[in-house]
Amino acid sequence: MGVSIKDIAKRVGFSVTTVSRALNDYDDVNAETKDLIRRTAAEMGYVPNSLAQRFQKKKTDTIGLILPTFGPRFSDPFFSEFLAGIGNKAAAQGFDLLVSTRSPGEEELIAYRQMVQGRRIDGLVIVRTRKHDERIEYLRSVEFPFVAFGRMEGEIDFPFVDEDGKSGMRLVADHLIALGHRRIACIASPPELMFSQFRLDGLQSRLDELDLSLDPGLIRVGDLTQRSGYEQTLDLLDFANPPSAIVAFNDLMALGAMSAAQNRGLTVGTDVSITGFDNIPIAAHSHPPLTTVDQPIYQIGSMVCEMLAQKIKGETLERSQALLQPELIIRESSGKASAR
Amino acid sequence: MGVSIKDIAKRVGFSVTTVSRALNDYDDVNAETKDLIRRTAAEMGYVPNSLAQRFQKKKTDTIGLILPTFGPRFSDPFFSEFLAGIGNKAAAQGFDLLVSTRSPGEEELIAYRQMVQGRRIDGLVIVRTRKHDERIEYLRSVEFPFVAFGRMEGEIDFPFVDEDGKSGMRLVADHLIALGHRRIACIASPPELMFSQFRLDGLQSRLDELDLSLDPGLIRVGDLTQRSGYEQTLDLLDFANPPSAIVAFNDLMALGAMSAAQNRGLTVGTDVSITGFDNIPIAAHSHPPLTTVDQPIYQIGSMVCEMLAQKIKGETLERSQALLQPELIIRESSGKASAR
DNA sequence: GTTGTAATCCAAAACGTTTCGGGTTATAAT
DNA sequence: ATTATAACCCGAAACGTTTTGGATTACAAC
Repeated sequence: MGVSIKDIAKRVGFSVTTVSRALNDYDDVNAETKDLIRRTAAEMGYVPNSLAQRFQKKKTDTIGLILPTFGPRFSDPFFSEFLAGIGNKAAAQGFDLLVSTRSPGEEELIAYRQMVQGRRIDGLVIVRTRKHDERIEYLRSVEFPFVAFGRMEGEIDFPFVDEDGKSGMRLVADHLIALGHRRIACIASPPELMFSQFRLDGLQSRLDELDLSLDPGLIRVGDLTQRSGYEQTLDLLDFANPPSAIVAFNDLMALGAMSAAQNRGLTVGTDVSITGFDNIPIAAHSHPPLTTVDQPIYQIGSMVCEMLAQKIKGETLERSQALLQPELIIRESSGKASAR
Repeated sequence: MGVSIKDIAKRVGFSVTTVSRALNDYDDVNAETKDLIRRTAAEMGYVPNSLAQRFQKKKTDTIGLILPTFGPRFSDPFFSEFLAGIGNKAAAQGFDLLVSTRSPGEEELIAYRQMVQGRRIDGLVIVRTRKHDERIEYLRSVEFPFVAFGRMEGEIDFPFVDEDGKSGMRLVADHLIALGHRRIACIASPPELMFSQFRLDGLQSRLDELDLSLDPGLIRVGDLTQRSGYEQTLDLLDFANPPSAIVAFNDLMALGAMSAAQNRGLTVGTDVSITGFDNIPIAAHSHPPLTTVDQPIYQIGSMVCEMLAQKIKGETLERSQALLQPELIIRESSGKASAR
């Protein structure tokens, strides 16, 4: 059915070798011949069979991405933006993007193994590094190229892009303190995620420095969904002595927190201040607009993909570990502490 | 590096043919031999080279999905949930998922062609059918298997899953009218999208039936983002005689509309009613919770993928066109019309 | 002793491409 | 007239798997 190189060879009267070399722009082919072959190929509607090419070259020109999902109703704007960043860069670099969705655990590692050992991809993107990250252990053990969004602590050395969550949270702490807040709660993210550590550390260290240590009772843990932000906030507001500010570890939870506060009749930004982290597009158009730490997710996806492409091509990375400095976006969800 | 079938053959002293047939569970291989071969394969850590397999079988066991993105900051919870639905089902059926992101237009069709003609995939998922849909025309012209999320009008026949947007909007209309609303505005979606047509038709037809025809000046068009919902709503509220209810064609725009109304000092649900469409998870936890039409996006993704898998395997679809009936989720963003 | 049949096995081809290791011819240099 | 060089071309192998079309053996039935 499809036109093959052999068909072209027959038509133009040259060998398949020459046709192949012409199409791949080798310089040991006469210019006229090259022209003829290319024209003929175009005429005949030739498209290389990538299956055959990949098999021959032992390269898939494909990178993999396995999104960690919690539960079936997975709906995180964070990931769709990250995906777009990777996807567009991958396309620009001539790579396909193979995507899988798995919840962390046994199954997840199987998916990694399938992709890697089945030689389906040339490299992998890892998102949301974890404290004890089997994925990274595995990939390192088989020496498979990968780049992570997120760091790990300690000596383990691998290429990554990350944002400095500690600094980010210190900015948040400073901001809230400057507004007069003293009783500050936080809705943290699951502690096994590396970024949770950094963000918590940032918040705590800054408060400690100012002798305002974080009340352990005011540290809640959510699962990064809006729902959990909502529920944790209701809990926090039920305290006899509720916090005047709530620091959520991502925007989705912050949005949930705002709804909860509003449903309790509070005005966000005056009665209670709420901050997020990520600066997803929705944050700018919430009511009130959300004070948050910007994380250039699209750009990070793009960087990760570019680094991975370089690794795959065997180029040495000029900079294999990028730590971006965060920026605090002050909007209206945070305001002066009220004397309630 | 990798263990091949040839290595196993050498080790066990059988031919590659027999090894291949043993591993593929053919019944013309002695049970003991089969056992031996399989044990040896496992011992040696054999994993079939999928590149070679695919090349040989002329099948990729991969389905493609090209997400239409508008602009780089693409962040739509709708798509991440749809992706999860497809991804999980694909994995269950043994298919890989190849994802690309392109904005509609010239480039987009090139991406389709690359996937199809480069034989990178066995089938395609199409999202958000359009009035004049080149993608579908192309795929039909080359007889490539695909299943769409969304219908088209007229005689064109292809497999799809869709929700009955017309009925959905009629439910919304009924609901608002029952609440006493007479001056109803809408923030529609781009008219080239098929679902825009159905939804607008539903709204208009129901209002017409009740002699409450939709004022053309109250029909705005957004681009499905929160931002556009926000902006269109500000415009609408500036009218001398503003609407008492605003029907947004998706949840994201509805959320933007709520922010706009709130920033104008209005209470959503009493001063002005706002409805959405999709029922993305965020909608349940917004403030106030959003009245919307439920669309089981995850399940639709799953169905689409399953149908496509059947098509690829050459099975005949028992039902190749599914039109789901919508359900109205009444929450607090809609309430009695006030006499402002 | 022939024939039939079932149970095992295998050599070789095939898939479409790239690449290796040349070969041939024409022209320039000696 | 020989040799060197450059320009152009090609046959055949290779990649790892599946499949085609038998081959061989053992045993039962006649």
